[in-house]
Amino acid sequence: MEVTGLVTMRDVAERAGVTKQTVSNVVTGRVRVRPETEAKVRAAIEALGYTPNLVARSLATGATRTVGLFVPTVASSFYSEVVEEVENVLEQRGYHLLLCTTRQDGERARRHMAGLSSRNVDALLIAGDQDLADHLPLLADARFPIVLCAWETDAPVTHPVVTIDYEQAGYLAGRHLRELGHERVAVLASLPSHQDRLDGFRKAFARDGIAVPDSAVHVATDASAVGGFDAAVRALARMPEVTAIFATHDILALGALEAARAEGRSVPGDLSIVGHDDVAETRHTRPTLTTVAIPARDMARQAVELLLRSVEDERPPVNALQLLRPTLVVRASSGPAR
Amino acid sequence: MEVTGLVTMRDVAERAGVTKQTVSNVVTGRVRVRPETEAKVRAAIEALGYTPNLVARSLATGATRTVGLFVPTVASSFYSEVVEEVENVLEQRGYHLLLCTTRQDGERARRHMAGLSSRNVDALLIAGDQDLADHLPLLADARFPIVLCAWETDAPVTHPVVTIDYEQAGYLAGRHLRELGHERVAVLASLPSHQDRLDGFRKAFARDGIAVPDSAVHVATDASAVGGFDAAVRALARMPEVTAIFATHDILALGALEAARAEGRSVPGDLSIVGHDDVAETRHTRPTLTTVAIPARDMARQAVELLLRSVEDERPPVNALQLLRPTLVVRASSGPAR
DNA sequence: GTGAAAGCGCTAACAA
DNA sequence: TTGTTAGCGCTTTCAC
Repeated sequence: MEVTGLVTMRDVAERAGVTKQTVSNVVTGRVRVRPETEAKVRAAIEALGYTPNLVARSLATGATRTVGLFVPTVASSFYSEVVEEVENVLEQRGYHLLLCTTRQDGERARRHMAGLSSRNVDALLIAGDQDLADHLPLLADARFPIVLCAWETDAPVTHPVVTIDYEQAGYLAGRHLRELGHERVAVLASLPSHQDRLDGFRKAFARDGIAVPDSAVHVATDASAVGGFDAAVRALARMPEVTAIFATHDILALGALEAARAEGRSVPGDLSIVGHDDVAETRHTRPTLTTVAIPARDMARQAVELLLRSVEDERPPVNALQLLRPTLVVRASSGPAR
Repeated sequence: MEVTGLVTMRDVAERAGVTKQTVSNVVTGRVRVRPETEAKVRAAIEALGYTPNLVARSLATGATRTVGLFVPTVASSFYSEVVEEVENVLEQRGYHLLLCTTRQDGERARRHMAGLSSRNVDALLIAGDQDLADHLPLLADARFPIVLCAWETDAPVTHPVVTIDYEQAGYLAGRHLRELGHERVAVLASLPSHQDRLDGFRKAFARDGIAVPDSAVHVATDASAVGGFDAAVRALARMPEVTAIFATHDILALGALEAARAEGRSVPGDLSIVGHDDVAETRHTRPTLTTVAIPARDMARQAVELLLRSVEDERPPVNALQLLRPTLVVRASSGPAR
């Protein structure tokens, strides 16, 4: 049992007294080999510690068994779940993951894209529309299948998209508050990215003939707890009679919770607060946060599997829009309207 | 400007009326080429939309410009920062990132390791000792440089290690509590992984002749807020006179905060709580959490740069242990002992 | 079932 | 400076 390394198929062939080709047949298992020949070859492989060189194989076959994944960031519970789930599926099916984070930098995204196609990835999964939307045309005639996921705004029709029904998410939040009897509500939103969530929320109120006017929608200048705090303070100042707040992201809701405390409003007694995303923090706030959970892992799994099916069938993926359904998680921050 | 794809160096050479080699010289820029020849070649490249095939280049050169990264998970603020920082440096230096999450699964880690060496990565960075420690001997004679980081227990001497001075982290927490006059303290710990943090904590007390007995150390059965809650309840029951708690991880501290509330102890009035890691949640708790911040990004950057230097100099990395210094972040959960 | 030859697209060494 | 030859390690095609 020698050290791994420079041992090549040729070495194995010589030692086993056969041809490179026969070794290849044994290794890939694509062609039937006589048992005794196979035994000899396997013995030689074992003895020399042979490992196939995947780079050479890729050059010969044109396939790299590598999938590229674009995400805006990995430091968010949503995208980190996406990455993990993608990697789960890939690992299980024998593929490797080439990770590219785009970091709100379109130029960086473009560079990465060029790199990936030179590197002959077998497939590409693009999660998140933030940074890559503009560069999508570059991929118009890529030689490998591409699937988009976690696409929130204007899903392009050029590629299959597996994403969340964000409008439904907003609708669930709105319906929940309506069922609790809330009429005067405010929304803290990151716009334009969360427009669909807002639309869905409004739809739930519109069904009962209640409008959520633009004056009740407060844009968070900053997608952080501070941004949520500021927006909530503005909202409460503008409409003191508000009984509920929907934040289009949990982080904003965290800020809203702080704002309620600062303004001396009890939650949910005076004010109900509903978030979106179900990030880990929602379980540690006081009170715990009612929110809309989005099936990030399911979405990721659907997307990779679509992609790999396409790779293995050697035909483009079915070009469809697939919307995963979010669910409402009722915790302690929402209650009946006063 | 034709579509990207099957255009090869040969095509460019023919169109430019030169040899493949000349095209190669232009593309790589390693050899001087006469300006007018270069212009012709560049024109042909542009016209045909040629992109070099990196797989072929790798086979010829033996280098893939790809670095493998092992992390236990990506869904933690610590490791997601590591991943992002590693990717930052790699992107900037023209390398790609092959990400492997080990997920507490030694067998999975082993499979990944085999895959990576077949794939001829140029270097390997292993972050986190949880799953891979046992398999390290497999890498004893890898053909590429390896650096370990975020290694908490028993850093092996076989490879360079860039990690955090965890003992110092515990020491900082302990010294802080001592300076506030605390004498009777409890520790909530994930053991054995956080042994160093505990040792450092004890050292700070030992300096003043105060022992932190084993009976004051409560192992969290579960590395979660619930685990921290349970451990804190046990700690307070066992030693009601305790005035401070050190949790070896912020998540445990979150649970301790809940426990204090449940037991009717005010923080920091009756009880000071200090965490470790400075995760995002610490800024949203009530009160905000005093904790020890870990320079995850600095650590990651040091580690990759060490690795890439080794790749580029074509010699093994300097085998040293590098300990990054944590810092204390004083917030609202710690105060003078009663 | 196994062997021989050719080629994947590129770079490295040398020659011109 | 540029062209020629060889070869990276593997798979594919086609004889045998």
